[in-house]
Amino acid sequence: MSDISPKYNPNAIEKKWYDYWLEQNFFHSQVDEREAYTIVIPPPNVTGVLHMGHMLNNTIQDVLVRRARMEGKNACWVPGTDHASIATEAKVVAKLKEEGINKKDLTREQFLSHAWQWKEKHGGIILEQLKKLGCSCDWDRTRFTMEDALYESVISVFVDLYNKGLIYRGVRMVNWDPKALTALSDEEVIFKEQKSKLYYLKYMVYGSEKGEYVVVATTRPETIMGDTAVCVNPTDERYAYLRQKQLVVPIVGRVVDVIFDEYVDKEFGTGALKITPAHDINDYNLGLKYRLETINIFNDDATLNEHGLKYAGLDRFECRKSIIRDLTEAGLMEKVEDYENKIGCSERTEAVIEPKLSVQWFLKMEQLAKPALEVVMSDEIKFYPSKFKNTYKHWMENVKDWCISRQLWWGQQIPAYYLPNKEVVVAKTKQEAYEIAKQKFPSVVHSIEDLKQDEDVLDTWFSSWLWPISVFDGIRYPDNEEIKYYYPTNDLITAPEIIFFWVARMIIAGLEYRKQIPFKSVYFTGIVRDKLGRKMSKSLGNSPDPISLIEKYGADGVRMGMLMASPAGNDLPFDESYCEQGRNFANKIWNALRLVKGWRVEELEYKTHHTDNLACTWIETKFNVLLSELDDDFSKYRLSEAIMKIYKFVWDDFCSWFLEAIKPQYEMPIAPVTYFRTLTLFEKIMKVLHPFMPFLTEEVWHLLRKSNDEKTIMLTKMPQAEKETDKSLLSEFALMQEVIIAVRSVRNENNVAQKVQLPLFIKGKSAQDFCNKYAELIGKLANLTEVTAIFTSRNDSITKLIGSFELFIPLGENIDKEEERKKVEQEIAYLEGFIASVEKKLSNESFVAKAPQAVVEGENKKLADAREKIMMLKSRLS
RNA sequence: GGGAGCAUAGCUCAGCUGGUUCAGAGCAUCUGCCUUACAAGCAGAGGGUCAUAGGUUCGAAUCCUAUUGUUCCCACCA
Repeated sequence: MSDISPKYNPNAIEKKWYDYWLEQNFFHSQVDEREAYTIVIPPPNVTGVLHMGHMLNNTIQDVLVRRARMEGKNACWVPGTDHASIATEAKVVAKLKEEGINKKDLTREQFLSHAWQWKEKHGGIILEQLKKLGCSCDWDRTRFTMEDALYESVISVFVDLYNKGLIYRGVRMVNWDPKALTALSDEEVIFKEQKSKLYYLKYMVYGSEKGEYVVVATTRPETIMGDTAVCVNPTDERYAYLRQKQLVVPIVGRVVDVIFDEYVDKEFGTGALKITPAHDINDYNLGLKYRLETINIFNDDATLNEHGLKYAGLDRFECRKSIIRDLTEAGLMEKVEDYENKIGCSERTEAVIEPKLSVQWFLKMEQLAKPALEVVMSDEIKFYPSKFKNTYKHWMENVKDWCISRQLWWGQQIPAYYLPNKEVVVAKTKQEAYEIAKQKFPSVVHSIEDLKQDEDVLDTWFSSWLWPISVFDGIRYPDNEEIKYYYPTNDLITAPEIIFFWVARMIIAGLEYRKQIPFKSVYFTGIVRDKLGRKMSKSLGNSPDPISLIEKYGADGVRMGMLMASPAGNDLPFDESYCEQGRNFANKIWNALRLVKGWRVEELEYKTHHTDNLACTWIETKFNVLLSELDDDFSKYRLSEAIMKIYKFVWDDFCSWFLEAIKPQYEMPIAPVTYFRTLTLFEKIMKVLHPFMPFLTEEVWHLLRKSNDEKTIMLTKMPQAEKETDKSLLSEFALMQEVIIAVRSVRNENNVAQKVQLPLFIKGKSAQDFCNKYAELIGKLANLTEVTAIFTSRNDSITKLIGSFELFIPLGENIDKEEERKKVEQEIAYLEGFIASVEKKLSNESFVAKAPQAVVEGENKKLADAREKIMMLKSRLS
């Protein structure tokens, strides 16, 4: 025992075992005859670092994978990273800028080579961090969304969908990120509440001699350069006079028509709306309807272009300031109001989105979405918690076409080739495209050089949506053994934020390319928040560094801490004290090991066999109950409940009751049979705990028995619950515990030290049997000289009522009789109140008539019990 | 503007198809204890009109309605 430290030191132990697991290749999975259990990791950004959300998410995955593995399944957890097109490109651009290199001065090839260098340098840090957390991923299978096989898969899917007529190219109003200089999908736009102003501008009536004007409210006065109409509601009397009239756009001087459309809300602003078809989606639609001219006033970086008149070259926000000044000076600004509205911002760069007309590639979603909605609504794919079905349904039913092109270089380049005659050919390779082009346009295409590939790349999610298939190469080789074996995967663990980005689209892709769902269950984790309820984020700087947490509390401690506080779908209000609790738990187990390993095992003639057997049988029964509860919790993905149950079992049942019950007296040995049963149970506990705390349990498991010929706990069999439990033993034991607690409590209340031995007398119907069985154990755990059944009350004692027993603890002169009397009287008063309420219930005729028999009987029993207790107490008083 | 969820002890949450698991758990708090596994500990104890108001019912934390507060999702009101 002396060679085991009293404090558990996780750091060295965790490294030792992780290296061992890797070296032994325990995480590796390959196709065999067992049932497969598969999880694909939500691939983190290749250049990202681990944050608290990853910790939670990956801990959950590891728990599920490790448990499945121990249940005898062929568990396969596929790790990998995502190329994260826009985020990574932004980082590379920033880094090049620091070095004085401008992206514009590089060729595509040069830029990509920088990007790959960056990836090689920073990529995969996050995977190394996952190893510190203990994740049992099959590292041999590590994938990257830009590696050749996956790149090819993406391209072939694009070509296929194009050929099916589901991908088209079109001019649309898209969300333009002027910082990243690319289009974004609707999902990548985040709306932020912002305090802004509503400007009321005067539009003079053209040719009016009286100086009539119309006031138009706008939040974006700088867009007047693109105004090509003013719109009012046709039923609006105020503006009826404008029919056949035209208005003059202030400053710009352009004369524009007035159009009349129901779209305009009469109540809002002045009821007159300026129409800028190039820079607002609604205006664009009105523009189409009324065939208005579309004037684009912005460059790609949202500075004003040649249509910006004297403001050309200014940034849009600078321009706004100038134009407000000029309007005010010209007397064309009627008033300015404070206004709150929501502004779309880029998820990645946070730049304010500019609606922009451009040519983009789109995927038609409506037809693809239908079956994907169906499998979730019918619970073929189960969502935990199920409330996310609603969210999913709503999105799927209103799904819009997906803008899949991005004006970036880091990503899969769109396999579309333009011919000199502006025709486009889509094919997997340039060569193939050339062949097709030659066929279709023999007069136009003379050499392969005549083909020019689209400059754009595909949205990152256009590769992530294939992830569960492409990691097994199921796109390129749909009939390969691995995809057939590992797909569909079992559980997907992810954040609700990406339900549309990723979850929905994977389901679509799965059904389209495998005719099968990609996973059976989706577990949505919550958001990790700080104490103040704020989301943990880099920009707020409120996120602890996960690796230092691991160093401080051990990976096991951190894992425990995160799981205890986070039911599926609930946010996790993170606090380091959770990790502390986890660490303390690890230490508790460690010390239980020290205790057990310190015992001398020897067969001796001594009287504790009966008690030992009782305690062992009890804890084994309790453990069996725990096992079936865990099965239930896991089937519902209630991991925090499961870990809490193990925690309580270990701390209270195993350590506080069981080990104390069988602990030999000082310097005394323990019987071999008891020792054996203890070690066996201890091992089983380590097994059920292993998925949660892999390192500690491996270490303890190895130390428990020297002659263990198995190599690792992680490949042992998970203990199975037996169907039968001896319920009467459990309730009897619980009664015994109450007796012990009562004695301890009497000590506490009367300041009698634990060391002082006391006698205990028990009066009651079956007191004699009870004492025969439990006297020794009670004596040991409550430090008593004797535990004896009696038939007449004693008046030299403190008394307690436990179940149908009356306990007498003689404290000699220590008894404060007045105090005792008061307590008894209080209890009588309480019981009398209780009896009154039950009697009232029972005298209610409709209760007796309508309530089920069992409930009425229960009430009657309560009444009888309470009356009996009062009798006892009253006899005490006298 | 539309929709969904939540509201139970100081904190984080259980509480399934209304009734013996019915008011619970962990943490925190308080009171004793450095007792030879563990002070990262041991023993004991105190905390709640189950958001508010109605309703259904013999009976409501649980079902219904409204209100308030709160979180999230969706949506093109300038």
